[in-house]
Amino acid sequence: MIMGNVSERRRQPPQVGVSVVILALGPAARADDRNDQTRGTLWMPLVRRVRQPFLGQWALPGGGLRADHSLEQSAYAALESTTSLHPRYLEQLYTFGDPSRSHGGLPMVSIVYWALVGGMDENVEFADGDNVSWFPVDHLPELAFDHREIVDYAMERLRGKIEYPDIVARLVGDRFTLSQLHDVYEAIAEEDIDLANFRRKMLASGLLEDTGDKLRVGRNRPATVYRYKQGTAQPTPWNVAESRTDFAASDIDPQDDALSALTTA
Amino acid sequence: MIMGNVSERRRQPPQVGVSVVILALGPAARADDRNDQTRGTLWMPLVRRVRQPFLGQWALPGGGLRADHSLEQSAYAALESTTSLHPRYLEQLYTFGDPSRSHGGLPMVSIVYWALVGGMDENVEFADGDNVSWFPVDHLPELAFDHREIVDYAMERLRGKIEYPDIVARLVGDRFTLSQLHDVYEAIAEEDIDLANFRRKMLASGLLEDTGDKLRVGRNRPATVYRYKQGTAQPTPWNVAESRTDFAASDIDPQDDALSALTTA
DNA sequence: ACAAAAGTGTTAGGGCTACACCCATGC
DNA sequence: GCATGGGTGTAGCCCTAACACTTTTGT
Repeated sequence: MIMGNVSERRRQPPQVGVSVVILALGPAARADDRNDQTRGTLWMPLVRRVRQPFLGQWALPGGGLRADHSLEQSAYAALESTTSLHPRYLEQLYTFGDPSRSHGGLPMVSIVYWALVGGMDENVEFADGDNVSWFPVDHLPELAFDHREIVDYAMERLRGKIEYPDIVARLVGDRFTLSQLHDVYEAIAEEDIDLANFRRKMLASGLLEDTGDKLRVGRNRPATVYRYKQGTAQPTPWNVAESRTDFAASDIDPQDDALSALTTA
Repeated sequence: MIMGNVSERRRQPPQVGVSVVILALGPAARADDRNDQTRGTLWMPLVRRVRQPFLGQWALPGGGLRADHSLEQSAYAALESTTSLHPRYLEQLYTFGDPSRSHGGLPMVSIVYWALVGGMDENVEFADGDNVSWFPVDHLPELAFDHREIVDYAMERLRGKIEYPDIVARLVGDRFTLSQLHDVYEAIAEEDIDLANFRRKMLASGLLEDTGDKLRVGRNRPATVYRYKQGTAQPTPWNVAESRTDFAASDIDPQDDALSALTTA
């Protein structure tokens, strides 16, 4: 721990950390929410702070940055420490470093990542752990530091990226009906999307593949189950982090990538 | 959030720095380029390294990060140290932090910014300073570290953002003809754009304003001079994230903008 | 038969592209 | 007049929104 008075602290090189905004598609908001729509919503896990400042408040999962780890690896480690789910997508979001955000603590630079994990259709429990709890993104508690702004920014980015099909592919399961996919889009966009047109657009994109299976949800007509075609994920500059074909970590050393080994599980 | 094990050497926190990719619209590439097109190109300044590693090679302008400065302020300082031009746009690009990129030096995290400065139509000289020189982006020398990939990434992002009109507004001068604006778009996109359609699209966007003036370039029909309407610059997600504290806010509000006051010189 | 969700057809409009065409100016 | 760049018109294409419609299932 670095000690010293305030002016000494200000001259210190800033501490560097990684935080992660983790998103998963889940059921519609809780029962105590009088909103009766059936549309699914996005959920995210938060951790309760166990020290000052902001002791007891909820915050984004995060951790320190080890000099011998890539940024992605550090982000992955932070993710793993809060949830057992494996990320389908991991991308650098933004780096925050204003002096004001440390609120009297040490000056801090946070490299924020953005992760998508599998959701409800795999009946994975959103297990609330020791100091971890899941919240619907539209009903978050008060957050520590400037984490609220960070979350808002992450959601903006997600909506901006909805057009990239591989992003959505990470939120849904491997196999899904068009209605389910449609629900995901609506959950992200937070607006109604014509199902008929959506269906055509998706099928016309040539990215989907009929699995041959059918899925009957209620007592209604069964829906055909699709999957994304292999190799669909185009390496946009963004999914760099995952695709490994891109420059972020890639060009430098695609070989020793612990992440990809872990995520293929 | 920071929990490094200080005793272990490899776990020491990395050094944090800021680098800047500075772009300006300039004349077509040099005479020794047998490419005879008249289309303007983008230029950027590089600094020659005066210490190891990569001593003598060209590198992106950069500097350390002071704990009492915002990231933008640090980027701005790095920019100022290499060129007297003032940025019309400054945006965070990406943060690089892989252990391998230091090439034997200290572990280094670089927060890279992206700056656009005014160009040729203001007959600003691309003054080559002591250890500073301007290069066309498509004819860069060998760069130190992984800076080449950083530049490539910056160019990708620029092309991806060409649709945001305020980005282009920062590259052209305050006043311009549609042909000049068209040239900028072609320089960025590196492909031909139908001038007739471009004109209509621009005018239809409602972002341009007729200044009433005309400009005659050769002996031809004079072209009407436009400017971007005030308040056109929509807060992209990026400078939103920034706008809370720092001078980047001035980027958004052209009114009390110290920068624009300086650039009109 | 009926309800509910899956899935199809159809039409109108907007935007974009390609390219033909007119306008103003200096020589 | 004629060359040159400024500026306009227009027809076709494709994509999309809107919404009516048919199909398949369980009850």
